[in-house]
Amino acid sequence: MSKNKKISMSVVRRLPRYYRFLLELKNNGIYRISSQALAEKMGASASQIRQDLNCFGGFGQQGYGYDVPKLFDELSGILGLDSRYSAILLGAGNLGRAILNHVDFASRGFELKAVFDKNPEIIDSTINGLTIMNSDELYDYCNQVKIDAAFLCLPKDSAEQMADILYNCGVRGFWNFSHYDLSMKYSDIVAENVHLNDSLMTLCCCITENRRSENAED
Amino acid sequence: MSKNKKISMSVVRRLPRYYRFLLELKNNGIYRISSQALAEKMGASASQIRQDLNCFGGFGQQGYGYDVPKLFDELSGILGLDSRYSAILLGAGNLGRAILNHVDFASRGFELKAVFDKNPEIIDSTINGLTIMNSDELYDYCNQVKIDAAFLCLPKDSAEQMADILYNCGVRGFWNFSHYDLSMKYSDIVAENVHLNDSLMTLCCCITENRRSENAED
DNA sequence: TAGATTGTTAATCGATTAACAATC
DNA sequence: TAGATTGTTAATCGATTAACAATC
Repeated sequence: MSKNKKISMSVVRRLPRYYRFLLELKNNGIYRISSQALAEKMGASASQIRQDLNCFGGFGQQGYGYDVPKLFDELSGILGLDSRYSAILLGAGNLGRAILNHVDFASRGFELKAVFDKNPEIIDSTINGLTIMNSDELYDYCNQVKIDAAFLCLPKDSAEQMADILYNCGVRGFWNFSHYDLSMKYSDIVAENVHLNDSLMTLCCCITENRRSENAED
Repeated sequence: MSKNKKISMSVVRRLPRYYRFLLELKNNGIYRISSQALAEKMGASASQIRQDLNCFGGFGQQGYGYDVPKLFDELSGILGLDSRYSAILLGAGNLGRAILNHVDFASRGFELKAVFDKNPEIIDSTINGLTIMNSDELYDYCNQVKIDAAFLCLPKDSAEQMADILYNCGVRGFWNFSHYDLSMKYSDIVAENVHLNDSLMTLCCCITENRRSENAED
């Protein structure tokens, strides 16, 4: 079904947004859309949309446009959202809890199997139907249950320790909220990094630049 | 001090990482580094590092390298981390609370002035030393206090409503965790988007692609 | 058939890497 | 001075946009 060209990361990063817009169209009962119309809706170029969607094969029809439900399904398949990758979350602090409550794992292709923390005060307590396990049990657990992905919601040093255990147990997918650089040490993994502090710095940088250029105009 | 070329977003996104590595070097008492050595440490190319740092003027010295503390200070200045931009947080749910507890605003150039929510059960309760205010008071508040940035930790629909109020009150900086697309409507703002659900989808996509290419090899 | 719109190729733009003269 | 390493220009690579033939 899908072409065998490898998809560039620039394209991959745009896919979730396409997915969201197509879901909305579908929910609004719109069954057909042209690259031009979608481009206007999304603030992108029609050319880019056609290029992007063509990475996976010709889903459109000349003179007609794209079939929304069909395109949506294809996109789900490409993203792999119908998967049930087994996942564990490490670090049930503020961030971990927020992720746990805020993110819909199942609709993004993941099944959360367990939560680990090293804080004795919260070990054995329940969160979202899962009992928080002791981090010391991580190695044994991962050798029993095949885990596809780990969500690292812990500080840099702990992340480093835990990553080593996880990698040795065969875990190759990481959603990494720490500043520990997984890809520097492990080359055959997939790591998606979310650096909140960096993101806020970027905002600060942009605001600052904005101010400076405004002042320069005066 | 800084050159007046506008810095490309690709460069801006790398700055926080430079900042982190330089801080670490500084804390380890290393006062001098060459682009080559830094490149190895960071997994980048020496050429890129020299290009990036040169956007802001020549901080290095031929035959010597870069002075770490000096470069660190320059970078802080460029990022604007010495600013005290006034900020408010909207939405004190799980995500908002995690941000509140997990992110160090002050060291990223922001001063958190207030927190708003519309849930009567938590209004007037205290969080991190700030009393949660009623969202209905947002307009009045922002007309009294000049706010530089808003952190939107609320669902899409609420984000849309609140953004309108904020924009009308002159707020131009946004750290946006919702799926509401601020930049589509407002063009003279600075918006830094963090889409956790999209990020997880990207991970799912990469894992899926990985599997497929592994299977294809067999 | 004529109009619309894709798939795809070619042209442009921007970002990264390589090379090297300048200079500490 | 000689060696090292930057700042900067040139070459390459990749991503985006434009154009248009194919075709529904």
